[in-house]
Amino acid sequence: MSHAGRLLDLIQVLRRHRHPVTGRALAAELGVSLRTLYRDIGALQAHGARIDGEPGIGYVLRPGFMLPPLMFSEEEIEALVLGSRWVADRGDSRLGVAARNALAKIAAVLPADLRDDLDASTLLVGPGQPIAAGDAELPTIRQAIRTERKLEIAYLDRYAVATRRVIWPFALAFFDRVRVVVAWCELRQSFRHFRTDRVVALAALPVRYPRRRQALAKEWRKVGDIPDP
Amino acid sequence: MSHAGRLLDLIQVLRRHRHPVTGRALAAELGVSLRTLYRDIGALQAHGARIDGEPGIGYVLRPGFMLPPLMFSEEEIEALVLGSRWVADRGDSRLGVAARNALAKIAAVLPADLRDDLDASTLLVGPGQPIAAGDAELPTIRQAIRTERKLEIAYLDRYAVATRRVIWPFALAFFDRVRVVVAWCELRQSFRHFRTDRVVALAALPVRYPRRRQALAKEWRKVGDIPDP
DNA sequence: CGACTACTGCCATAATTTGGCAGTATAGGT
DNA sequence: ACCTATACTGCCAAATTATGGCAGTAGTCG
Repeated sequence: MSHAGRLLDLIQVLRRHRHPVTGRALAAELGVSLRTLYRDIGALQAHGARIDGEPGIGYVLRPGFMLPPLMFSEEEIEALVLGSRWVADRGDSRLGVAARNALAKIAAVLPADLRDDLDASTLLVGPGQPIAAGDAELPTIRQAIRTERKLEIAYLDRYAVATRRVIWPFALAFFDRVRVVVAWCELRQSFRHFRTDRVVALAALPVRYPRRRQALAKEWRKVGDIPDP
Repeated sequence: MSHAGRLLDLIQVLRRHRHPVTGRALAAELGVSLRTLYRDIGALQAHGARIDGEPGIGYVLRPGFMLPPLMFSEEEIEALVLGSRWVADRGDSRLGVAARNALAKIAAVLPADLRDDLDASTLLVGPGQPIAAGDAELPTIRQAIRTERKLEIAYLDRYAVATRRVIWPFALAFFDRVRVVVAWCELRQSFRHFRTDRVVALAALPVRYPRRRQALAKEWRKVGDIPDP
């Protein structure tokens, strides 16, 4: 059995077993070594498969691995398509790909007649002003937000004055022309907004910031207007 | 990209393209040679994937093939949420409700941890300029587009000159401040764009227009720039 | 504590994949 | 009838890569 198809087989094997299966059993069933099995499990997880592995127990395919059939009204489909088109047009490119992928996955579980509505949707997003750069950093920033990690950035303010600071990013806002990171700034000890196209360098620190993202967001909404950095 | 995951990627790429894709395009997207792509397609087919390949045309994934992983990634969920937020903010109110409902339905089938991502998503849509009115007519217009019905409208052009005409609406564009119906105008016998806030009255006629919506849209894209009504 | 199991790093070896080329077949357009 | 675009196959040398074994860590269960 070649490596290629083995992953697909592994999924099927996991599906068959409702109860935890040990890695050793899986390895035997697939005819590979235990070491290789661990690698395969890792590969699947990296591709979005939701597999639980517990020491002393074994592996189980978590429920929710597959999308059940979904039903939407025509209007809801149009809303999803329009939203995804906007993201594809105005978000950064990674997010745009994600939007298209999400739509494709939804299409895969839609009844045939609704699937046609997806293509047929004639709601268009008007052409936007070109978006200021900063595309490369955005995935890193989003990742930092998701994992509540500190970011160290080199930043140019509106007068082109350079500063270097550590921030706690917790939100990302998409305006018509610019994108802005909302974060707590350790340098200024307050909430600040950073235009991503003025971030000239950034590094994700392996340090989690000490407060919950949601708490920061909530407090930020209360504070109101924020001075520029 | 290693061979292993590439097959899973290939499935997702195929899912994304609903129309035939050439092998060359797929190979480019995956970053492998054409020769290798043919081998990969073969490997997938050997594992039960139903992929149609026609000489001179390209490949299409036949629907009904639910090979995993078919679950949203965090990024895809963020994209869906961001898109829906934009629709809720900039679309008309009916569409906004539809966007929220669609999201709720998606949330209902998500495993618990992913559902949290949905609520916690911290991608924000910047506040937009207030959108010119015309909210009340939009659902009617969308309905007419979906069912390919003629519309009779009373319209004010940019010099406030009133006209009354019958149009064949087939698309709706959302710009930053205005919304525009794209239609064939029986009065002018050509494609026109109508700002919805300048439509002062409209009535859906019980008559289907004689051409397919998709055909109109295709031709319209070819024509290029359209004069205002 | 001990048994069992998930997981990771390292490394030499072996296997597999890869890409290029040359050639065939089929569909659609002119 | 011809041309282009595409799907598809065989072959082969080169090299990427997967593999398995071992050693070690960490978590769960009893």
